[in-house]
Amino acid sequence: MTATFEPGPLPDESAARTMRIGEVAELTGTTPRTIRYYEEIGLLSGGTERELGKHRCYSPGDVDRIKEIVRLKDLLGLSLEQLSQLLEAETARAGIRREYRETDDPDRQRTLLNQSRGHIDNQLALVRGRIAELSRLEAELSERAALVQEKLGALGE
Amino acid sequence: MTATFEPGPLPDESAARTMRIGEVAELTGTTPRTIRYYEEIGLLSGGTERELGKHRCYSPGDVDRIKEIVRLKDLLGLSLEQLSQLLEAETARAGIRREYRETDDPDRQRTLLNQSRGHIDNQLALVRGRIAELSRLEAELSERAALVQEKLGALGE
DNA sequence: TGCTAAACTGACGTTTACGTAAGGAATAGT
DNA sequence: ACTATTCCTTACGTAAACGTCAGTTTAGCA
Repeated sequence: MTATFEPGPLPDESAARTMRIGEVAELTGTTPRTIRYYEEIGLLSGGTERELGKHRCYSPGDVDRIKEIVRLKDLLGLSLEQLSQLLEAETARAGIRREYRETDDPDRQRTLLNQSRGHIDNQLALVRGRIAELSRLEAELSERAALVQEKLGALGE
Repeated sequence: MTATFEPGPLPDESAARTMRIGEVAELTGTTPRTIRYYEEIGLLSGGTERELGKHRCYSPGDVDRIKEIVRLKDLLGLSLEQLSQLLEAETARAGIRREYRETDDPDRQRTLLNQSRGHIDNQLALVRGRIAELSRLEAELSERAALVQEKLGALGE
């Protein structure tokens, strides 16, 4: 199972070693069922087009995407529907990157990059908002801890 | 908001105006059903002892507790079971506070205060851990944003 | 005391996010 | 070509966290 990167003619990141669902599940800490489910509800593109009944195959990029999904889900506690909203962003990214590489039109490139930035900014806003809320909570807890500590000091003299 | 340790019999805070479930639900942004459910699974004490069939009644402190539950649930994305673990802490606090006010034994007081601090520290650890994870995520997103921005700069110039 | 709004207790329904089992193909190794 | 995995689809099952009746009962008030 050597993951030898063949020195292909293209320095293309998409020289994707192709994996099957079981491997992807392990790499992402999920299960095949979960991955199929995510595809079912439109969170995953279903990989490349695939004739019904044939095995799904995934790229390392897909693995990253799934990892990101799990991470955002866990950290932000979003529902998968909210996530697919937010990741309409990421969903577009694969396509955007491909098109970005394949176009020479600077205007088009600019447009694509701006989209990308917008998506990232969305995520950033969410994450920062959450951090802010948690920081407020932390401050309150700290204060309470300090109060208790103070009383302990007064007691213990 | 937090009914802090007030050793003295202050008139207002201990004058626990008693509310019924509907009012509490509105104040906490929940529903009566939710409150009953929380009681059902042991997250809420069920208020004071109550003869079956009679109306539940709540104190402002109960309102605070429910608010805290909702907040922790939303911010940390914990299950109610995990919450009741964590809030075994808070659950104890009411009793602890009462006993704290009613005892004169400094040793006992110290013990109670230490318990309180332990509970708060538990919550703090959780919150801080979550903040750390989110901060890592924020850093990664920022970096990505910067990369895109850089490319935009190279293009636009 | 009588009335009405709000609460009470079951008990079944619902959504989300998968788990699990069944029966049949596809793919890799020999 | 044969075989053992791994995967496929379909479909029903499940746990958590409530929502939603339905049929009573309680509590505040006129």
